Amino acid sequence: MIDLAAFRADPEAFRRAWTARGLAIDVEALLAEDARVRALKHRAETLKAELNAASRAIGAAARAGGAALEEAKARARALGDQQKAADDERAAAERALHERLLYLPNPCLPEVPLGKDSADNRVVGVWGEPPRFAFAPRPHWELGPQLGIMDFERAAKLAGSGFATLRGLGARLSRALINWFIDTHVANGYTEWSVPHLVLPAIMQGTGQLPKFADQLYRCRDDELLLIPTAEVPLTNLHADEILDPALLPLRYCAYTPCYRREAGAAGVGTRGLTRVHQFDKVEMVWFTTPERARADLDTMIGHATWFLSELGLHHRVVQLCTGDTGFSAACTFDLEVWSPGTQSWLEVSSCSTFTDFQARRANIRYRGPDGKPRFVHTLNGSGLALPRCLIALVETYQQGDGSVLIPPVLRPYLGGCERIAPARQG
RNA sequence: GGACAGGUGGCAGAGCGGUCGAAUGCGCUGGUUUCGAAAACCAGUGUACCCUCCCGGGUACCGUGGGUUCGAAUCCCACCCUGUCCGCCA
Repeated sequence: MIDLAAFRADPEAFRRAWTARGLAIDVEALLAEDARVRALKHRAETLKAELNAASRAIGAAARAGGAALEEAKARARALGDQQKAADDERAAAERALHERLLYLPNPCLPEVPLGKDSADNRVVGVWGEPPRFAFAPRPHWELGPQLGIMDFERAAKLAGSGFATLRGLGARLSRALINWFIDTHVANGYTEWSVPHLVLPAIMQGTGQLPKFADQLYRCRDDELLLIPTAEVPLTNLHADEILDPALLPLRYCAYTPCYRREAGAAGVGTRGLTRVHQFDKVEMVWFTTPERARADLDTMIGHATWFLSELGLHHRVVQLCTGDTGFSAACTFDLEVWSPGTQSWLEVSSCSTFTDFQARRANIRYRGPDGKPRFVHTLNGSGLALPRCLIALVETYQQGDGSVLIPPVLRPYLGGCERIAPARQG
């Protein structure tokens, strides 16, 4: 949620920011609506003050015992009707404005490159080189089933299209990565959480998934609960409606959760195998920090995420998203992309963003500033990392001519020393 | 799921329908005292929005939402949450 006072002070800055995102927001109408709400509020509150005074007078008169008591009550009643009407009008206008604000995206930071879509994103760093093969590298959706570590057909039997199963060393490899990620985060000072995978609508609103992106969420038919699309949602909202002790900042949290996404409208595009599925595992990092250090903290977080890819020896790059490609709640986003030799393309395995105070306003997450007054925190989050695409890159990068796949040395301790995945007898 | 009990300020804990944003205690902050500390004493100590040049003023918030009333922390209804017991269950 944007800061209405800031908007009022410099509406043109917001207009520019929204234009950069490719949105034409009627700034004048918004200003007018804001002014109207405040006028209605003032009127309702003034009437309420009069009514309160009248009521107090009646209380005093009743104790004193006066003849004019009934007349005073009648006057108060009339005033009350008037006040009630004014207050209803005020409430309706406030609700409408608030609802409208929920649909306005976060302005991007000035450093974010202007652009329309992903074609305008800026590559800011590349690590390594694409692996070379003495044979034609195959995609994971061929390698996986052949090695007996992925099974897409049976997943479709269970849940329809867009799901995957991992089998044997595939499942174990995924679990090894999760453990390695979390162990590393904890060593880096993150606190690990285990959180609900089902949350209330208000929680989804706090991080910005609702109300605008309801069609991307799985919902329960008989309960007011939604499946999380990322651990960002429960982790960030852990501190909703709280005032944090500044001595604790920055708070660094991480969690492993499955992520559930309907992917409405994404059918057909890069959806083979594990590339884009309705349910996938992810380890997520979430920071609560101060406005002053948020941007620097984002770089630190990106460093934490890229470190894994380097350790795994996977060719990867860092991309700064342009204004048109930056997500609704984010102010600045860097994607980490890993190279898929099997498809000769980049796969996003992490997205690290600062949300400035946008989520903090929605979720009401504050801390005590130097003056002792509550201020909104800045929230950051990033994948660290998303599992399926790491598996894709690992399998495709380390595939051998004989169809086996080598395990990078860093992961071997998490796999009981296993160095290689060879085709296994399947049942 | 059923039966009880309860949800009040950072915590504990009062609160006859009117002067309650709310007693009291603790905690916290500042001060006095002290060589210093403790103790004691004094003062202060919620959040949000609105009006105002300042001083200051107004409104709202006692789980949430409705209702009754001139007036609700106090009465009524619904819901949510917590605790205890029962049932069911990994």
